[in-house]
This record gives sequence, structure tokens and C-alpha cells, in this order.
Amino acid sequence: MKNKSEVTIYDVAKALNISPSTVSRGLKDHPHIRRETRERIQAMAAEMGYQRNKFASSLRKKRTETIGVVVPRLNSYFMATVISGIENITNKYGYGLIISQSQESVRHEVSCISTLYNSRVDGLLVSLAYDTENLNHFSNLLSKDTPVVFFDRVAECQGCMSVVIDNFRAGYEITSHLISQGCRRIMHLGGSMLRNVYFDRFNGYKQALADHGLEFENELLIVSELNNKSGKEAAESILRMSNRPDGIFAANDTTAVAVICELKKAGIKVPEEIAVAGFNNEPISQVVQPNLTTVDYPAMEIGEIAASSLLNKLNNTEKFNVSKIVVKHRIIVRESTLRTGNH
Amino acid sequence: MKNKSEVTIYDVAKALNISPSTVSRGLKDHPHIRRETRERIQAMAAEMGYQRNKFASSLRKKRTETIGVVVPRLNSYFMATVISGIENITNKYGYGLIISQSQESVRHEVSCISTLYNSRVDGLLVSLAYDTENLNHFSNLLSKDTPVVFFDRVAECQGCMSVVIDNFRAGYEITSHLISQGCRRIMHLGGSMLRNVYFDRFNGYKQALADHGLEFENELLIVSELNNKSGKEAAESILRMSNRPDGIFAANDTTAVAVICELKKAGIKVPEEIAVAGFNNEPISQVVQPNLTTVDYPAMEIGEIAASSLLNKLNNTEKFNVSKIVVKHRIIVRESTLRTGNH
DNA sequence: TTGAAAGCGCTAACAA
DNA sequence: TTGTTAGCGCTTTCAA
Repeated sequence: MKNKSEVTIYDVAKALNISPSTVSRGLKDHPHIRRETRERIQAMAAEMGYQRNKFASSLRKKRTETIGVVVPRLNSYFMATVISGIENITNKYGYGLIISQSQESVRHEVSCISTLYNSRVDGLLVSLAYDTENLNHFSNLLSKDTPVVFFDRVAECQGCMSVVIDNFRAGYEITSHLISQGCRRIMHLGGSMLRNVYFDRFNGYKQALADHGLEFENELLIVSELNNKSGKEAAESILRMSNRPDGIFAANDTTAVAVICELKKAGIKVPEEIAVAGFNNEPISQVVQPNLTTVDYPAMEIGEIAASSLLNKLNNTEKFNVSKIVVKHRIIVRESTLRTGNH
Repeated sequence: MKNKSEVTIYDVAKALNISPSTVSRGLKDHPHIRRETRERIQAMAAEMGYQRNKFASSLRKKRTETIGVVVPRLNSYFMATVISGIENITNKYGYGLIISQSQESVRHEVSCISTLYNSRVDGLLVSLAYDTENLNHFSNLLSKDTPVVFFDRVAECQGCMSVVIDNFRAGYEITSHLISQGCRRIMHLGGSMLRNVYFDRFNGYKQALADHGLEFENELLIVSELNNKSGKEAAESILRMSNRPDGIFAANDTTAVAVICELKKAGIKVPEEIAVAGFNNEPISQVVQPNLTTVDYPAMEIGEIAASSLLNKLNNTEKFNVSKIVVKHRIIVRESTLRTGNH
């Protein structure tokens, strides 16, 4: 018994006394169909409650009109906003989205990629896990010419695209700002140097030190997973140091906020004794006291640009052969680093 | 030219000199296939790099093994955690996930549902938008017997299931706690009374007042969208009141935190002058000074239970005909309401 | 400008 | 226990 809710092009064709192929063409505004016919088809389809069957179509066309997204974690304001940006674009063009989390581990990442490969997504948007060392798990995809666009945490890869901000410059600017506020012994709380974002921020920081005649010491770098816990631990290390820093540049807000909380608990004044800056401009940066100096990361735009780029690749509408897009960031100075006047 | 990466069951069958249907059965451990044959099939499939083609299979079986998720917004720790919980389960059973955001508006929600309907998801997990008034947009789904499980923001609906916490009780408990701390004039910052979560929390609050001989006045209820902005506005109203409250129960942490920040700016002491409690136990509740008393919402569990329930429905493995599951919550008392000893 | 027909890869009813 | 066969609904080549 045919389910009434499953109207096919055959049903529409029969109702109009034309052929299924004409209906198929009429439905997608194929130029070879007379306007009048096309309108009749579309009207009838609407009336009958016709819905295209995606599987039949995918099976035939070998395209799924679905794109896969792999992110380290979904639980930051930053990532949620990127996803919103991606959705804005993909929804507009009728693409579905399959979102998966690598949980910051390459093991999960491999399995996500493989699942998405099996789902035959048309393309992929990826931000790499904390500990991913190579792109071998993408080789299946790439050899099938499935386009991949990396964003935020990107990697060099033949034929891939990436969307980023200038992390080096942002790191440079925020460190310079700390220096301008009188900091002379600035610590950096960084992430895995495998990830461009952390590597670049760290190098920006080092360059800023060098350009202002300050020396970098190994003691001034702590590498961690940049979560709440590692922020606390970093603060504890700092408290144990005999020669404490007078400024801290953390590679994300979560860590910066955790550090501020711990330092305050220990009676250290922020920013007077130690100034602290973060990265990302999460909402939490405006709750912590003092409000956190940070880098505004244009998350929505990153998502929109990454998605648009991918769709352009999929539809061969890319005008140029771009391999990297750099979006503008912005330093936001708040109380946690403002010491001018106090010195 | 056949793409080498598209190995079909026909290729496997030919290689083994058996029929495609045997391969199809062997691949999914069909009981009618001899073990030895099955093993040969699976070995050969693996060797040849065979991957099941989901569309062909969906087309044939009329099942997509994909479930749709509609949430108001993705940008809270709470929602991200629920999604993680959902993923934990769906991944395990080989289901894909299509996630979409209603942006808190019923207009978007209608379009999300329609897109998911068109994608022919096997089932749906939904938390309702702020202003959804009826479930008409689900009627297509429901008449097709596509199961829907609501979580957090749920609605009564013939044949649907819901997963919630006892919001009434949580509201009651947290209000009672405020009263036990000496609060006598407690304000409630609530959300739309269309949503069970806000309606129930409000009623729990009112009941607690009544049970402790306190009177509820309309002036003590502010209904808003419960975001950062409405928190600030609520604080401003409070500051303008001649007879200010000595306690505030906000229906989420975002609002509670915004209120605390504004009150502090105005020189009001929290909790001494006004005690403040929130709801959800977002990470921000441990950053704000003083740390926020709140309700721990078992987000991961909610997600896991909702997803399991849906899969049970899909596979007819549900043991009982459950219509509602209530998960345990927990009040977390922190400094923002602790006034004992100060009075 | 339209139609006929083949086939995308898989599944399952039926036959053997 | 295995094979045969007829589609699932759509797209597209080729023919008219």
C-alpha cells in the first residue's frame, strides 16, 4: 500500500499527463522546459505535497548535498558561533550539516572523519584536534577529491583551503600592549605547538619581546591544554615562582579567567601586580573581575567564509584559486591589563 | 569509467563467485548465511575497500539512519553538553545527526522542522524555541509516525516523549534555600510562561513563598528573554525600586550573572543586601564574584536519555510505553546566597 | 521542447 | 543456505 505522504514525480507526471522526466526537469527550472509547462508542474507538485527524495537523487547524482563539520569541542561560545555562521550559509543553499566532535583527540578525529567519509559528505569543514600530528586520515577523502576547508586550527595540505586570523600579529599586538602597560616579565600560557593557532601566538609573543628588547626565557612559557584545570595549575606554578611575572598572555580566555581567579584568591592584585590578557573574547571575559583584555575573534565570519568557500569549491564557482583567507581580528583592551597611571 | 573507490556488493560478489544478495546478507550478519561464507564475504569486502552506500540503502529501506536535532541555541555550555550526550549514543549505534538551531524563534523552528522533514530523518530530538505556541509544525512528522522526543523545553503531545528535570521542585528548593538564608522579599526573573521550564520554576517559587507564609506580588516577577541584556535591564529596574528585594531567583545563570555584575557596579552587596541564585550550573557561575548558587542540570544525561529513548522507539526495543522521564537535579549552594552568620 | 528507458546500489520477497 | 528478481525514486542520455 503506497503511503499517501510519499508523492513521487511519477504521481505528478500522471496527474498532468506528461512524463516523469519532464517533471524532473520542470522542478529544477531546466531551461529546455517551456515556461508554461514548468509552472504547471510546480503548481501541481506543490498541490500534491511532493517532496524530492534525497536518497534517490543522491544515489543517481552521486552527491549528497550534505557537508561534514569536525570541531574539537562544541562547548565554547566561539565554536557555537562559528557553527552558526556555517549554518547561515549552508541552509541558504539547501545543504545539510553533519556535526561531530573530535573531543580534542586525534583518535576520535580519525573516527569522525571515517564516519563522514562513509556518509559520503560532499565536503568537509575541519578544525583540528589538540594532538593531531598529520593528515593521513584525510587521504581517503582527498584522493576522492572531496574538498576540505580548514578553519581556525588549520594545517598545510595540498589542495586544501584554510580560513584563519593572523594569530602571529594578534599575539604580537597583545604582548606589545602588555609591554606598553609597563610589563617587563611576561609569561605565555600556550597550547600545543602542533597547532598553528598556538604556535603563531607564541611566536608573535616572542617577536614582541625581542622587538622591545626583552628577553624570552623558557621559564616564561607554560604549555597546557588550556582548560580550566590547566589555568589553575598555571596559577599555582606562578605563585611558587621566586621571580614572578608581571604580565600574562594566555592563549585563550578560559585559561586567563582561571588564572585570574586563582591569583585573586592568593591575594595578588590584577592588573597592578600581574596584568592578564586572554584570547577569543568569550562572554566570560566580561564577567570576570577585572574584565579581561582579549582578542576579538570574528567567529561568525570565519564560519560564513569557510562555508562559502567550500560551497564555491563544490559548485566550481570559485573565482580564484585561493589557498588561505585571513580574517581581521581586533584587540579589546579592558581592565585586566590597564596599569597606566598606576605606574 | 567506474571510479575505483566505489566498490559495490556486485564487485564483491563477482570476486567471490556468489550472488549480491548473499553478500548483502553476509555483510550484516544475517542468520541465514553460513558462518564460513559470512567470514569470506567480510574479509573480501574489507580487502576491496567496500563501503556501504547509504543512499541506495535508505532508498530501499526507507530509513535514513539519521536523526534530526532542533535546539533553541547552541551557544551555551548546557546545550553543548546535551549534544555531546546525544552524540555519545547515536554514534554508538551508527546514526548520523543533523543539528539545527531555531534561534529561539518559532519562525526558524518551523523551517528547521520542515528541512528535517524533507531530509526524512528517522526521528527528532527537540527543545522548543522561546515563543512556540503550538505543535502544528510537527503534524506532518507525526502523521508519518516519525517519533519525536522533546527534552528540556517540552510540550504535551499525543505520542511524543519528553525528558526533563523536575523544574517545579528545583524552583521550590532554591526559593526555600533563599528563605532559609533570611530572604523575605524574593524576586523571580523568569522566562516565557509558554515554556514548561519557566512556568514550572515560577510555580515552584510561588509555592515555596506560600509554604513559608510569604506573599507573592506581581512586582516581584520580571519575565524576559533571560539573556545578558535582559539581566542588565532587570538589575536597573531593581535599582529603581523603592522597596527592593533582598533575594533574587533567576531562571538561568546568564541572567543571574548579569544581575550580579550590575548590582555590584551600583554598590549593592551580594549576598548581604541581595542574595542571587541562578539555574543550570554553567561554568560562568564559578567565575562571577561571589560564586553563584544554582541548580545543577544533568545535561549529559538528558542528552543520553533522550537519544536512547528515541533509538528505542525507532527500533521498537522500548520495553514500556513511557511518556515522560524525569532526571535528578541538584541544588548547588555557593557564596551568592550564603548569608547565615551575617544575620 | 518532451519522452523513453536505463541504471545509480541496495534490499527483501520469493523461489530453489 | 543461497540465488533470482523486482523495484526504491530520481536523473540523464538519447531519440523523437
